[in-house]
Amino acid sequence: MEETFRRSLYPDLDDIDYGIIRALQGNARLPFTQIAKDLGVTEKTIRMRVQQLQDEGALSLVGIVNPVKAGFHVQAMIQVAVDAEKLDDVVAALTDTVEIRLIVLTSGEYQLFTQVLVTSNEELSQFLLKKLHKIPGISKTNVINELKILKSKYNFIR
Amino acid sequence: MEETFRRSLYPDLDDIDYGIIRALQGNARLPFTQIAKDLGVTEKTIRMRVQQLQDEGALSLVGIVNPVKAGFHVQAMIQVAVDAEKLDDVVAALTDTVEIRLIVLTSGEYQLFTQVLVTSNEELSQFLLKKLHKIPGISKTNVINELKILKSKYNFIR
DNA sequence: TTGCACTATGTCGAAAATCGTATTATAGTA
DNA sequence: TACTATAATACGATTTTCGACATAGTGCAA
Repeated sequence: MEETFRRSLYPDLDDIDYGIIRALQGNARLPFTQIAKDLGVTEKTIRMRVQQLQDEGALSLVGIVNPVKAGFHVQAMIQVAVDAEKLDDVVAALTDTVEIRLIVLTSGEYQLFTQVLVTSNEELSQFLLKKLHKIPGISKTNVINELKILKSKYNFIR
Repeated sequence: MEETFRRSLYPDLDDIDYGIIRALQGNARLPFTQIAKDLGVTEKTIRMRVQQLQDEGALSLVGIVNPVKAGFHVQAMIQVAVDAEKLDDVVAALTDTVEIRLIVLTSGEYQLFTQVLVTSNEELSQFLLKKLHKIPGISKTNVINELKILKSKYNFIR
């Protein structure tokens, strides 16, 4: 069975898509009718475009929680060096770990970059000792504490 | 003039707040009427709570763009070591830089952790040579290329 | 070029959600 | 207990969303 693709004719983002992104990146609940008026198309078009953008994974309309306000007082970045043949297993183990909210494959001395959110330094040390260091295949780790976020932009489309 | 504070009686997040966060973190456009029904309160209550949470900086309802789909094919993390007395100036210079979407003060060998988004390796090298390395007060940098995002969770509230 | 198939956009009315005002309830405090 | 300020509710007017259908536009192949 042939899968049907949305936006099969025009796979790239066009001006309307960027208009939608610019409108929604600062306020995910902006009414489609307003965006439509600004861009000179109908609400239906905006509705379909937004659905497509989301289906493609180009746009996510989400609520971002301030970790500190939600009790996650300790945030750290952990670099992980992995034995090459165990990479998939290590990634799988890390992916299943609730404390970890981000895993990136990177260049350099460490193959993996992760970000962890925990409520306290005690919880961080428990995480390191009881979970991270028990995963087979990890040869080295580097913990970088996040002391203060100085700049954070989700709306980077200009 | 005395400033009036929202949520002055109950500054912490309560069950309704967490219910709202859980509902919205995966879909920022979920109707307040639905959340209200689920939590057993009125739509107006949800509306007011969401406004308060946003005003407090506890919750942001935003559109997150996939950088690659928007043409930012190269993403890198750059660690920056800074002369202590120049830290504020360096941070100010980095903050004004459009390529940088995240700056974090960290522990360790490097005081600053940044994330940059550019369209190509050429643009990255131009950024490094023409912008970053021209900022006075930077003693050392470490560029880590992001090869692949393996896990990314914005909805980390359980 | 013309016609075909498919996708995108537009039209529009019903249903749902939002918004603002006024009212009631609740918690903290004197 | 009464007072004050905040929080929640009630509710109708307005706006938005949604879905079914119609129209327009594009790529492709005869």
